[in-house]
Amino acid sequence: MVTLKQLAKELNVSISTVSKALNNSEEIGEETIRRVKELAGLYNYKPNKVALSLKQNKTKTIGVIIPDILNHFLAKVLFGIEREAAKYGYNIITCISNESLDQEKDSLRLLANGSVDGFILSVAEETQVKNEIEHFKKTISQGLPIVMFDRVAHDVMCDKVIVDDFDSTYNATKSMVLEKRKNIAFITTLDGLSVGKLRERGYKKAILEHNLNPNLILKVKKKDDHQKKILNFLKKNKTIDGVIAADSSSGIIAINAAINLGLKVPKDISVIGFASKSDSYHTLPKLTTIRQHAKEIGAYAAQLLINRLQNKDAEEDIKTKIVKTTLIKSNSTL
Amino acid sequence: MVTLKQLAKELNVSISTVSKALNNSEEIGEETIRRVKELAGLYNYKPNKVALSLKQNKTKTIGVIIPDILNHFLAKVLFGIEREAAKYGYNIITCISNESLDQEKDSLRLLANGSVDGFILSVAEETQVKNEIEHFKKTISQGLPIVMFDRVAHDVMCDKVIVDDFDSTYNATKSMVLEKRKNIAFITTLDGLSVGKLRERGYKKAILEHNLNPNLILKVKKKDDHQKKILNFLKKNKTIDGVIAADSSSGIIAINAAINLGLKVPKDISVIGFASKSDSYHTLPKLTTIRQHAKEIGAYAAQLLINRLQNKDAEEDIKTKIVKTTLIKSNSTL
DNA sequence: GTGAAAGCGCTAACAA
DNA sequence: TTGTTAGCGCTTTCAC
Repeated sequence: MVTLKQLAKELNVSISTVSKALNNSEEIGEETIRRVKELAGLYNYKPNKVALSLKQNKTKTIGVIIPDILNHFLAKVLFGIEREAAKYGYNIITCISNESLDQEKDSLRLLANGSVDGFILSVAEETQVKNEIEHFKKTISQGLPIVMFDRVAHDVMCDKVIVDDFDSTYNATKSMVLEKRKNIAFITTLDGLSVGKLRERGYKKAILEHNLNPNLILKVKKKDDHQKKILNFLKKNKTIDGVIAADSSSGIIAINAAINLGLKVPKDISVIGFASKSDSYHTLPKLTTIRQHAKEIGAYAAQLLINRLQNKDAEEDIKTKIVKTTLIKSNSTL
Repeated sequence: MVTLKQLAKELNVSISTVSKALNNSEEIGEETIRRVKELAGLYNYKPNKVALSLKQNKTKTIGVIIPDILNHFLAKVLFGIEREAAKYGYNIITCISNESLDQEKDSLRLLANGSVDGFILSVAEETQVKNEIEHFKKTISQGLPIVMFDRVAHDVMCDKVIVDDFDSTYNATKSMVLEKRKNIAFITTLDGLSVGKLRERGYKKAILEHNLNPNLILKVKKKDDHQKKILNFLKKNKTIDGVIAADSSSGIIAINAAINLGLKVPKDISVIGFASKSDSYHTLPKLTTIRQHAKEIGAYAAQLLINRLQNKDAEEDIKTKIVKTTLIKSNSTL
């Protein structure tokens, strides 16, 4: 990489002249600017990002810490963050906490050394279970703003972007009630998470309001054979005529399991699941899905953070943005 | 963030003394080291990464450019890269090219300003179609090494990590021949990609060797209704008794479509697809999969790059690592 | 209109 | 054993 110094030497001018010329300073003569820019173009000069960061004490880089990159929703949020950040000239450093509190702490600590200007993160499962928030508070007190999305720690004062989890399942369940379903089950792999609990509560509320069977909840653990669990669950509870799935895999598996058991979907049993469009193609009939608008969530999170970074003096109040889900009817419901 | 300067002032010693003490220099007295470390601990001192990068002319950061973060395979490779890089103290800046040549160029250009020490990337579809490689060569000539994985540009001199695509489908097809399948189809969404073509060739070779019907190839485009295409294909070609899918979605959809058409899997029709373990749970029976060992691919790529970064003088020959796939038999084949 | 110099935070060669 | 100084690449204030 060519530096200002080298350009200056070759042009027989000072470093500062070159710097000013490249920045179109009024101070510099037209002819000089022309000469400088020509040579800079020739050598494909680009200001060294690191030097700039040191000088300006900001890196134009955002640290993103996500629990699991293989989770389609989280990957899509990451995509949304990257897209939005790029618009404003920000780069993304990605760390994966693997749902581990220690890894989350490490990532936060490692990047809080001037590597990034702020963080966007979704809280690791272990962190939520243990309800630890000190590492977040510490980071913020060091002057590094955090924006949390989806799985948030409510007791941390920071901007947040969340989904209306409770309402989503409440409404989805009610839509099944309208189909005259009497035994609507709830399947989740997210029992340890705040969002999982909210989704369960939304479902339960609708069930109670309509005096339906409240004992049709299946909680699947990471280690379980997901497919076998759901198959057995449907076998043992032959009355089930509707399934609300708190995650995409459970919805897909539920449909395929039902078909495997000789049930007609949606005639005998309806299924709704949190999932993306591409997931919905994984079943036949296609899955009716609760869309979380992951990309938009990422974009909002990026906007909130960048906004805060660029108004550091303003110190605005913290904001919580709720991104409403959309129920996209497909062929797994009536 | 507290700096050496502040610590030095408070301790009434020079900046370099503090620096040396923190680095356990032999030059510094034990007592001084103790005092310095105590205060540093108290203030939670961390050396400023940006200053270090500037000083040492390396960032310990790797630029990763992937075409699509929603692709499970690519996301898993990213995971592998991140894990391996973290072991060596490297961070990952992620850019998503969205299969676009311009975005790929942009990312390369933007990060080649001192932001990263090198790149790991998988070539965008548009880049492969247009067969552009100048931007890669230029980056390498600027002293930034590149490691390519999966979709590589063979004419670029750089380290590569690839999958034995040809052999995978050749062997998978032969395994179906052993099942006495007579009309084995090939379904792909990857027609524009080098890996897609290799997979098709491997399939074709096996088909020709056994004098089987070579006209059972279905190419699905991004915009097509994936499910409808495959359903129609199976309807029109009732003789099909085996499917090799070049991507995970096609495999999943093929199984569900076959079941929907009243076929028994694997009795009437076998299906094999490139997919990960979690994908294989999306069908019932579970999909027999060609595993690409995405995480290992990522880890190798990271190793190759870091190795090159740390032996810059050595200038070793370029390497191409082939990661062999594994055929994991499940219940969608006999 | 151009240049010298300071400084961002750090390391390291050299001086004391 | 400790301190001084230079320098990484850049911007910017202040002289000239």
